[in-house]
Order: sequence, then C-alpha cells, then structure tokens
Amino acid sequence: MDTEQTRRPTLDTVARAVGVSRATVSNAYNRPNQLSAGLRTRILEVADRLGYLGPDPVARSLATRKSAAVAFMLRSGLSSAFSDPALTIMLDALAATVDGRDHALVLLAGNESGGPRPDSVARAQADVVVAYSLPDTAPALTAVRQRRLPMVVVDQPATGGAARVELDDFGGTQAAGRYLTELGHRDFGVISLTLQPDGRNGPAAPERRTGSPFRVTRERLSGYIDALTAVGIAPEGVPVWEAATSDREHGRTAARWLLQQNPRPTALLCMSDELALGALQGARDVGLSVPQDVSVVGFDDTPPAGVADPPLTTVRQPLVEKGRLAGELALTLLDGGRPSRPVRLDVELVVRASSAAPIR
Amino acid sequence: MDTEQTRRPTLDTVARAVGVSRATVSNAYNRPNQLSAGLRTRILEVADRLGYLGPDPVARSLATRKSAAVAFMLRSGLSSAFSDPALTIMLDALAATVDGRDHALVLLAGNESGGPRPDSVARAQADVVVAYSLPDTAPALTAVRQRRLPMVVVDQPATGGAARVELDDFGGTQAAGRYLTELGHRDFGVISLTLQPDGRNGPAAPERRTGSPFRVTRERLSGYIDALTAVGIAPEGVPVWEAATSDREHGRTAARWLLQQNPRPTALLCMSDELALGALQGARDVGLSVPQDVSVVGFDDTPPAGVADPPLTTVRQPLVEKGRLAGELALTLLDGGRPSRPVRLDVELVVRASSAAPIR
DNA sequence: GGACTGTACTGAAGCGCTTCAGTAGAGTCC
DNA sequence: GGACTCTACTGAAGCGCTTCAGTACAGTCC
Repeated sequence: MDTEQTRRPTLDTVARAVGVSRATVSNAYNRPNQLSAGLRTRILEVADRLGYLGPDPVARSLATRKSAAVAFMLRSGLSSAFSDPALTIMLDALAATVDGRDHALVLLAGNESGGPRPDSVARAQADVVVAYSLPDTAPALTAVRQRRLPMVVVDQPATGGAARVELDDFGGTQAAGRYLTELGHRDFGVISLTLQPDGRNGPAAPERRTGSPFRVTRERLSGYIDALTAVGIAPEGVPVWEAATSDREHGRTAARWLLQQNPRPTALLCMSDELALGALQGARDVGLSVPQDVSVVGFDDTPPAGVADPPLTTVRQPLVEKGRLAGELALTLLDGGRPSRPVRLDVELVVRASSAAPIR
Repeated sequence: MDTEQTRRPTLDTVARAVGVSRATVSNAYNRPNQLSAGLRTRILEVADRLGYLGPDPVARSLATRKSAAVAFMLRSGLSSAFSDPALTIMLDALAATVDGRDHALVLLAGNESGGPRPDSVARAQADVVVAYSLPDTAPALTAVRQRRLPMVVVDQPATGGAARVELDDFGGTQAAGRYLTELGHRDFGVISLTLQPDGRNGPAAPERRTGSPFRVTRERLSGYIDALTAVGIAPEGVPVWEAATSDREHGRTAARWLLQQNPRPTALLCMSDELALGALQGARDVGLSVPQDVSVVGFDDTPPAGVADPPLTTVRQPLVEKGRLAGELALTLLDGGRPSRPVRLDVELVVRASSAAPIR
C-alpha cells in the first residue's frame, strides 16, 4: 500500500488520480490546446499535490528523440573550458547565444588523444554538437557522424556536412612574421601549439612539423614559416618548441630552451597569448629583456595580452564573434537548417610593446 | 525493405543479425562476463559492421535511471560560467575533480529569479547537481529536492540533506572592515552583490539590506557592518550600492555614485574583486586617486586583483579548494555516499596597495 | 548414474513518456 | 433532421534499453 507513497509519481499516477488517460495528462503539459482549460487546471493541481514535477526528461527524450542540450567537445580536460582565456571567451559568447533556447550546455571532456572518447560521445545526450579545434583524426568526430548528429566545427576542417566557422590563421601568423622580418629580425624561435596528438612536449624535429592533424597549428605554423622563407630563412634551421598545452608554464619552459639555442633567437613566434605570456617570463628568467633583447609575439589578443608587462604584440582574432557564430550555426542546425557555407573570420595584427627592431 | 537501411540500428537489429537475444547483445556491452568471449567478439563485429554505436544513452538512462552527468546550476546566464573569474576558477577545479569519472558536466543557466527555472531543472539529465550561490528561495532548489537528486550546495545554506561547502564570508569582510577602521577610516561606502532577487541595480535603502536570500551577500554585508558598528558607526548612515551583477562595469558605476555622497567615503568596501576593480576605475573617473583619496578593498583574490593598478587589497578565498571539495562531495554522493558535515573554508585578508590610512 | 553446480543464454516485464488514429458527443447548417 | 464538422478525450503502439527469473545443457562428484 505504502509503496505508492515512496515511489516517484509518474504520468500514470496523475492520470489515475484524476481519472483520465495518460495521453490527456501528457497533453496537459505539452499541448494545452488539446484539452479543455478546466480539465487542464485540475490535472495540474492534482499533479502538484502529488509532487509530480512534469514529464521525466529521459523518458521524454526517448519518446521524442530530442534532448534539449547542446554538446561541446573539448580537446582536453573539462578544466580547459574554464582556464584557457581564448576558449573561455569563445564559450562565453557561444553560451550567451544558445542561452534562452532552453537548452543546457553539455561539456564533453577530451583526453590525450585529442577530443572526447568515442563512447562518451555515443553516450552524450544532446541534439547538436560543437567541436572545437580537435585533430582532424579525432575518433570523436567519427562517432558524431555515426550518430548522425548535426555538428558545427570551429577551427578545424568540416567533415561530412558539418557547419564550420574558421579563422584566417595563416594570414595572421604570416602578417606577424612579416612584420618582424621587416623590423630586421633574422633569428627566430617558434613556440608551437600541439603538433601531434601524443601529448609530447619539447623541441619538435622537422619531421614532426609536417602533416599535423591540428588545423590551427598547421596553419599558424605555415604562416610563420611562409614569412620567414620569404626573406630567405631556411625553415629547417628554425627551432620549434612544441607545447603540450597552451599555458604560461609551457611557454616559459619553451622560451628558456629557445633562448639557449645558437644563434639565439631575437624574436619568439608564439601560437597563443598564453604561450607568449609565459615566454615573457621565460626571457626574464634567462636575464633577457623584452623587447630590447628579444621580441615576443602572441596570437589571440586575449585581455591579459593587453595588460602584460610589456603589453603583447599579437594577432587579434574575433573570439566573441567566433563563439556567437558557432552558437548561431548550432541553433540553425537544431531547427533542422542546412549548414551554410563555411564562415571565415579575419584577423588583425596588433602591435604593442613586446616587439621592436633587433639590436644590431 | 530499404527502410532497414536508413533507420539507425538498435540492439534489436544487432541481435537479429547475430541470431541471439537482445539481452545477450546488451550483456556484450555491459557485462562481458555473462557470455562467452567468442560470442561477444562476434556480436561486437556485427555491431560494428552495422554501424551500431552501442546502447543508446537515453534509452539506457531510462532503463537504469542514471545519466552519467553532473549538473551545475548557475545563478545567472551560462555565460557567467566563463566570464566571472571567481566562478571560473572554482568551476575549473570542480571540473578537474569530476573529470575522468566519465561524467559530462551539464551547465544549467539561471535567470533573473536567481537560478535555473524549475522546469529546466526537472528536465536536466544528471545524477547529481551542484548549486552555487543561489538565493535560499530559489525555485530550482525545490525542484531538485522534489526530483530527489543528491545535491551539493556551495556558498549557500544546505537544505534537506544536501552536502555543503561554504566560506567564512563574515569573518572575511569583518577583518577587512576592521583593518580599515584601524587605519582610521570612518566614512565608508559599500558596493554590494545582489541583495534581493529582482535584478535591481542602484542604491540600496536599509530595508533592502536585511533578510537577503543570498547567503554570501548577507554574510559579507554583516561582516562589514559588524566592523563598522564596532567603532560606533551607524549602519543606516553607510551608503550601499547594490550591483545587479558582479562585474567591473557595475563596480565603476557604483563607485561613481558613492564617491559623490556627502560625506565622501574614504574607503569603498566591495563584495567581489570584479566590483572592486571597477571601483578603481570609477574613482579615477571622478578624479580621485587610490589609495591617497580613497581606499578600495575587494573580495576573492582572483588573479586580476594582484596585477591591478594599484594591486588590490582583498580577502582571499580558496577558490580552487572550494571547487575541488565540491567535486569530491559530488562524487561521494554519486556513489551513494551520505553527505558529510558541512565543510567550512577559511579566508585571509591580503593587504596590497589599494588601501592606506585616510588623509586627515 | 543420479544429484548437484556452473555457465551461457533467453523471454518478458518494465523504465515513463509521446503520438497517432480513433471515437463519442455536442454543435452547426440548410 | 440528416450530414457534416469540431472539440475533447482515449487506447495502444512504440522509443531502445536493462534486468531478473528462468531454462538448457555440459560438467563434476561420489
């Protein structure tokens, strides 16, 4: 007898209590115009009295094949969503766009392989997924495709009908590189984002630099290299440090190593502001001053770049715009819209005090 | 005929193809030891060939009543999770703790009422929920209780068996206030976090200051007031500005108004670093310098506080520890553990250059 | 060689909901 | 007053999976 008390009420409980069919109770919640206002009120009252909270989300999802959530696939741990400024700003804009759509945001953590495990994708309850800067080879991408979930990809090549927003990464680093060569720099060091999805951290031999599955890394590297070869610098001679993650600690380590090379670089080309900010510290560690002894350029133009000491010369990318666009594309797909042509965003070189002509 | 081709394969499809029962296919995925290794391999092969991705997450959730997700209830929009430094740092630590548990993180956006709408809570697919600094009266809390989901609350009173982690907010602001009175300050202005859940922004009359449903605001205000009354200052005479959200823009506006009051405060007591950072700018706006003309203290000790100009005197709270603890409590509840006694974290006054004795 | 024990697998009953094709009955129309 | 249309509601078939109580059968034991 008492078991009815302890079990959570369901549609059925309410239907029985009111003396109508289950379908009618369902309609009371989902299609108010399918029943008389009076009955509806009565149903809702009884439901309330019984402590029934409305249709169970999971059961509803099963029946409707919708889950009212947007999934976001991260390249690494959940934590990166809250600690990497470039990602945070983008997610912020994405969230703000998707907000008010009554969809929750599901964050899918990635691991070393670059992106979430396929089974956590298979398991995720979402109607649309946004992938951000995963390696082209990420198993997670295949999993999404197999589930036939609509997807928008950011900063990576589109695969099989995904909507895409991307950046002129190449143009950005090329501009930064050219700016430095024009200042007269000839000895460079590169602090790179991950080149290969094996979590390595350290100097990257030339073999490792080609065919990176990370579009962003690939493009940014090509842009820098392009600018250097344009003035006759041989790419193989340029030392590259590959940072396992984009944070200051890795940038610092990288800079310390690069500034020990011979010839010592007079300019450090970084692939993110966080790395560049770390490089600033690294230079200080080895007793060099920026920009007198060494110039440092970053990428992203996140807020810390502007207030760094010295303020960072960097390539500005429209992070907010990127997030907003990704959000809008996700909403379009959610409504059954077809993915439009890839959207490409422009970048802009922002010159500040961390760069100067080399001392002859 | 062809419809079989276009429909997504299910457990049944695979079972039929292999010629075994559905239960056996289910076992192949969930309880490998319940069938022979050979059969299992065969099933997995066929599944793979058919493009079957493994049990559908929603159906599985319905059958098991588990969803492999942790929900986080935000007081305001999704976006605050990525833009408020104090929140970001805590979430980062929480995420890092929960990570590797194969649970996704579901972010539930709040609205003006303070926290998510009850129906979005009712709809959320999660096994445990973490509530952060919601008003005591938040409908979302009731909804969680009705769903009988385990909950851990952070920075708010526990209700009905929730696990809790909280801060010595009172002690923190009391210490900050006392420090300033000891320096000789007697004229104060307070920049407060939201007092009442109606989204108001502006000067807060004394009626509005009592009985705030926000524990954090309540405690921090009491701490400040306590320190002031201790030296004979009447609380009603202290101007308080209530900021609708904790960001710099609001802090700036608040400071401009407070510094126009008569007598002009010689110290601004802020309830967050973001507000204090804005107050720094606000003081500058009206031609006052910090700390010569006016002292400013914050709360949180987020990274920007340390690098502000001038660096901010503030109350440090262990944000990382807070997030980590919340994560661990969530994991405990997830495993069916009972909530332990509330955990209370200590704070510490960090004196930097934004505060000084008033000029006589 | 009969009783017992595993092992490997199956059938069927849910999990809680949505939705579609109806049906009953009241109202409208000429 | 018969044909038609609405409105308000119901019955039942899923959605795709897990799980529990079996069953069948081979192996072990004395």
